[in-house]
Amino acid sequence: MTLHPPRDGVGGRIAASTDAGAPVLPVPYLQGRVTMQQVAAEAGVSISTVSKVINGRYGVSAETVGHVTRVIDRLGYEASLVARSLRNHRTNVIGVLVMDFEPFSTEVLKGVADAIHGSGYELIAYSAGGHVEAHVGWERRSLSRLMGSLIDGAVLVTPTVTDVQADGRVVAVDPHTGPSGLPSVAADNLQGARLGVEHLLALGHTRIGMITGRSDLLSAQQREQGYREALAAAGVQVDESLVRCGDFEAEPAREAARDLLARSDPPTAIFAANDLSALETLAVAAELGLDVPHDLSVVGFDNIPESALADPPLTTVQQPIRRMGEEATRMLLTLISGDDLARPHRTLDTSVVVRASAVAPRGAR
Amino acid sequence: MTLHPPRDGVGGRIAASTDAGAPVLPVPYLQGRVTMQQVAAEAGVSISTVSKVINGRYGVSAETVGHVTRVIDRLGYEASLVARSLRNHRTNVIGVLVMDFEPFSTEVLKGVADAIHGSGYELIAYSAGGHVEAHVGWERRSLSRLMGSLIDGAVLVTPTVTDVQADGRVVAVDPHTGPSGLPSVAADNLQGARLGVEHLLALGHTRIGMITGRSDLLSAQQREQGYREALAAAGVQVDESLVRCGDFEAEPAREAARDLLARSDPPTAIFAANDLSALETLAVAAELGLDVPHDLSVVGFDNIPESALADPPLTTVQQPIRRMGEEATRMLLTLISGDDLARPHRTLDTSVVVRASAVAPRGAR
DNA sequence: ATGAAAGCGCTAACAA
DNA sequence: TTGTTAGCGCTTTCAT
Repeated sequence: MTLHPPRDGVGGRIAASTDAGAPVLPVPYLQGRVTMQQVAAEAGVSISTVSKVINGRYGVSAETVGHVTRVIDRLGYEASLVARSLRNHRTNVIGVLVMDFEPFSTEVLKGVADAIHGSGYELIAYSAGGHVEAHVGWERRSLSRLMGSLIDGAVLVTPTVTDVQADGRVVAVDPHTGPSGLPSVAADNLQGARLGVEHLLALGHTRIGMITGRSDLLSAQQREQGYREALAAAGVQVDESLVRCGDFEAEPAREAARDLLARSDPPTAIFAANDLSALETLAVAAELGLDVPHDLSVVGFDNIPESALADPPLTTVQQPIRRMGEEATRMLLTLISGDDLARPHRTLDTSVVVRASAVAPRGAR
Repeated sequence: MTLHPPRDGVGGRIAASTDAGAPVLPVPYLQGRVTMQQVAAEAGVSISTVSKVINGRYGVSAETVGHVTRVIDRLGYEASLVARSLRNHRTNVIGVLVMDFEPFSTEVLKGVADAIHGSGYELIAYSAGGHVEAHVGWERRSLSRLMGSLIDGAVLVTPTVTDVQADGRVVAVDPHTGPSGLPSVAADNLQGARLGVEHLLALGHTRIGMITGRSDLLSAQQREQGYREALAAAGVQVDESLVRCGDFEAEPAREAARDLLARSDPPTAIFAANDLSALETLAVAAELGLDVPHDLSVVGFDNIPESALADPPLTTVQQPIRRMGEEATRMLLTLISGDDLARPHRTLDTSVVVRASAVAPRGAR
């Protein structure tokens, strides 16, 4: 492995005068790493002249511009983003900082990309690698590493910490601890949960259990509250023994489901705080010989792709993830342009995606 | 909202000798952009000492290490990725270069993320913005901008140009013009298309139309060839009027679909060169009042997440996109470690995912 | 119209 | 053990 392949006489050929008798050989492509230095040498001008040409600054003769431009094209030169960002404060690059590239964050990423089209910005998505050590505080760490040099602003996806204060050019999507200092975009978890439970109520269910999420996360709290509010609004008393914590994770969710379904008087429907829990509930029901949806109705939350593939396909509450990315980006661009945000905290509507896992309870008309 | 929880007088306590009467105030947090310079000043040592501490170099007293470390923590300092990469040639960051963040590339991204977990690398995904001007040659441009400084190696997603020669630390995923100079990973498009069409033939269809992809791309050519081969193998004559170009894009695909379905003798099934075209076909069919799958069967290619959510869920040929990203990353890591690739061009198998958009044609037994 | 030189934040010789 | 210094590739005064 050669670190730097022989740059065969590029330096030699510039000799002539301008580029008179120069390029006979294909092109001194080199190892994909042409610097401004090399362009300058090849063109027989100074580095600063090349820089001026590239940035369209005044004070360069048309002739020189043409010549340098040709050399640039021939060499396939492109300014190093890194070197440039070290000098300039403006980079025209937006960053999307994620803990890891999984379904939720990549969906947000698509929304960001949508919103950025035509804005002239480039997009960089960064993940510290998803390794354990980086877990806590990844958002602050990533921000420190990139902000102010590589990127002009950042969209933070599902940050746990929102008290970072990075110059005001940061927007959080679905912050885990709820809107605080940072401008943020989130789905309306409260409304979503109400919608999900109302769907069940409308179907005729009254004994509706819930598998809740991680109690330290705002989204989980709101989803539980939505459940309670929907029941209350329908005049149904919440049976606390029907509320079990699933922590947004597979194993705890399975146990919660088992708890609920092994009772002598199981609920006729279960509302799960996320699709993952709902999917586990489906599995537990199957193990118990229960027929979903006829013996048990299940409604989830999130609408992850897997939900559509479940057996039966899961009825769930959909978050407009992609639109959340778009909206956050719009807010970010506003911030970057120096304007203030009219509404620093946006909440987007959710909706129920009706599939096959919830129907009227046995015996209902 | 506290910016940075008061770490009770740490600054005060170091005072003793080094930075005597200095920080009494909370902390000179500034605007989220702490530099090594500031850490050095705050700690009362030189910049290089701070650098040594951060990089664990020898020649710093345990006491100084402790002190500097504490200051770093207090200020929340994190080395700028940019400044560091300008100096070092090694950055421990892998780049995924894409034309745009759409379903295919984000799926590859997930695979890359999977493969990178635990490798100690960080991941940056970069898109020049998907704007038109950047269209041609985006891969070379992106490579020039990032390679050699920001990233140690790159995974190029669906590049059109593959004659880039960037030091050999580049792997292409699904190169549009087929395997050439660059190591590459691709799905077996020919086999996949045959599988998809054979599925339709097995269902009893014989009037099978096709919406083809961008004719300049190898994948599109192969998918069309697979379609033709499958029909030929089944003894079905290809009706050229049933083959329409959809360019792998929404609008052209819609038109192709309309063309095909508005005929007096429409095909009973359509094989689309990618899911996007298939999804558009579904939409057009719906507009035309056609019942998919009963009036028309549709089979796509790619199996992007959206396909499962379509109405009806799309039967499609699955490319192991995520695994392609994983494989490419494995190859890239091998290259970066200085080893040679045993097989520089990998082809991964495809398979048919049977969902609901294709059934036997009307009148078939 | 052009070039020399300083410096962005950092690391790595080299001095002290 | 510590600090000084020279760049990495680029942009930008400020001479020339």
